[in-house]
Amino acid sequence: MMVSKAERRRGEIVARASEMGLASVDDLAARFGVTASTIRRDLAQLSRSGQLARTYGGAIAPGEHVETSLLQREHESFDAKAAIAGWAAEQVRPGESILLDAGSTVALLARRLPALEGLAVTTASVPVISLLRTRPELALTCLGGRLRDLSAAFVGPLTELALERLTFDRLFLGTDGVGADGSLCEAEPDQTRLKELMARRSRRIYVLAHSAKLGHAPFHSWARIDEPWTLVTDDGADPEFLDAFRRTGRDVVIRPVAQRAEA
Amino acid sequence: MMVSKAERRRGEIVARASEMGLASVDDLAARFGVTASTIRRDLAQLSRSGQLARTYGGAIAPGEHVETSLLQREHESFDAKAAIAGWAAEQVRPGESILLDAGSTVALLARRLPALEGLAVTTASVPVISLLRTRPELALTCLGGRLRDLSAAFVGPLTELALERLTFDRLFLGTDGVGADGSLCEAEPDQTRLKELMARRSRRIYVLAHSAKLGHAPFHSWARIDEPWTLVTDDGADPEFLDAFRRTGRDVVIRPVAQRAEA
DNA sequence: ACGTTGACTGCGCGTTCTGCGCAATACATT
DNA sequence: AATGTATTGCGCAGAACGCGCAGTCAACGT
Repeated sequence: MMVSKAERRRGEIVARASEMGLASVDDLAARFGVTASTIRRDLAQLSRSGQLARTYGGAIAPGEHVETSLLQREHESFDAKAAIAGWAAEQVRPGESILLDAGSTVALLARRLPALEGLAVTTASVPVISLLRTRPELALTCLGGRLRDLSAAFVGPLTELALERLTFDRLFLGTDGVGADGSLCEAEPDQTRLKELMARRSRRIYVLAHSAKLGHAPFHSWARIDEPWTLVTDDGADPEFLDAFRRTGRDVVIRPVAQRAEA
Repeated sequence: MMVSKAERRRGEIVARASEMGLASVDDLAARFGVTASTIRRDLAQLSRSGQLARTYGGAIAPGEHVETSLLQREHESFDAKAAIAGWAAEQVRPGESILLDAGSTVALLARRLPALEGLAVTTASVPVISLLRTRPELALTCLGGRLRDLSAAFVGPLTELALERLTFDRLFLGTDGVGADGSLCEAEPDQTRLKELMARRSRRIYVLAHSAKLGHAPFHSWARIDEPWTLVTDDGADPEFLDAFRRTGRDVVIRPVAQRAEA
């Protein structure tokens, strides 16, 4: 397996940038004996693959969550998600034990989680762990499991095994789609199974889903949660959907979106 | 104490940038109803105070301090650790299932792990998870547990619960100190218990400890591993210690340190 | 009440950096 | 040796940048 000169250079650029935190285009150009154009092309490629973040005149090592959020284009409906996450964060009380599912909206909730006395947080989401690991005031627990890289969360028998040893005051679920009948759409059966199990172990259940997810079914696995749960969404929600959904007897919380995002 | 409009805006910029990872100048300008110049000035100030990192056309959240401190720890005796980790990485074969402990040397091994067919990696270390989560060719499993923030790894009953459901071809342990009698020094009993359990679930066991750790006892909890294991260290190891250690019947692998260690 | 002061903002300027197309070159394969 | 692909250097138009200047706003002291 041959590595081209360019690949080796890119590797060294990454190493250099992560080591000293910053690398300038001109420095790198001089160091490797190539023109700035070549370095810029390298930086563009490395930035596309998330290994580096581009700056004006150079590059820096990205923060942990930058890679994911930058790469996955999860800025979509950011305002709606932030509004929903904000409301969810307000529900948590000191001393509680809460369970955080995977997903970008729930990750936002994790970030906005207030510093409460004796709060215990459990999750199977890697981004949530990265986000909360530096918060000394809360007790962080990870359900283990096999990594499902698409959702950056752990699933499988090990996850369920851990879950069966715990219960929670509040559960915050993410989802890929909500049906008008109150079912949750997921990419794989593993996830639906896990969500149902999580629900059984929790006293209060919230599903965080911005309005674009309501009535949306991108996949074909469905979780049915018979325990009462509250849908938290934004004010862009379709009234017809909400009518139908409310007839299932479940609560709905609607948060106004702060600003208009798109032009 | 009145906060000026500008200060509030800068605060929101920081919140926005850290939450979505990235914020563009034009977006921010439109959102706050000011010109790009003003946003640029804000960004310049926030970047000067270290709250933000400037990019071309916007700003991103800065790299985590935790990351740097971890890197600094990795820089101590870096060459020795790298040599040890390099040898350890060569031991792994395709199709194997390996278990990685916490610690900076083992994290280095994770970084250097070759791309092998069908490799399964299990760990309870957060840095290792962060390092390996983007490697699609390997199956990553996390033992859950309660986060022990000092070592950035999971410990406790949940960890042991998961461990009891798994076995491994190779186990790579880190440690805070190695006794001449072959015991391992750790900060807390939780960790010694976990290491002993890991050892019982693994066919081949390696302890990665650079020479400064040999005969060193910074704490007062000791793990006793009766299964045969191999000590991997560097050529700065004290001959007397090695003689005594070898008399316990255990193997030793000594790696030459590539470069002069410290100036 | 009024003028002063300081902070903040918008605008225009020249400069720097960037992205892209094109042609030349280096490298690997046949 | 020939061929095809990847990589590179260069030039140019456009975007983003920092900076200085002038106008605006609010707070403060006299």
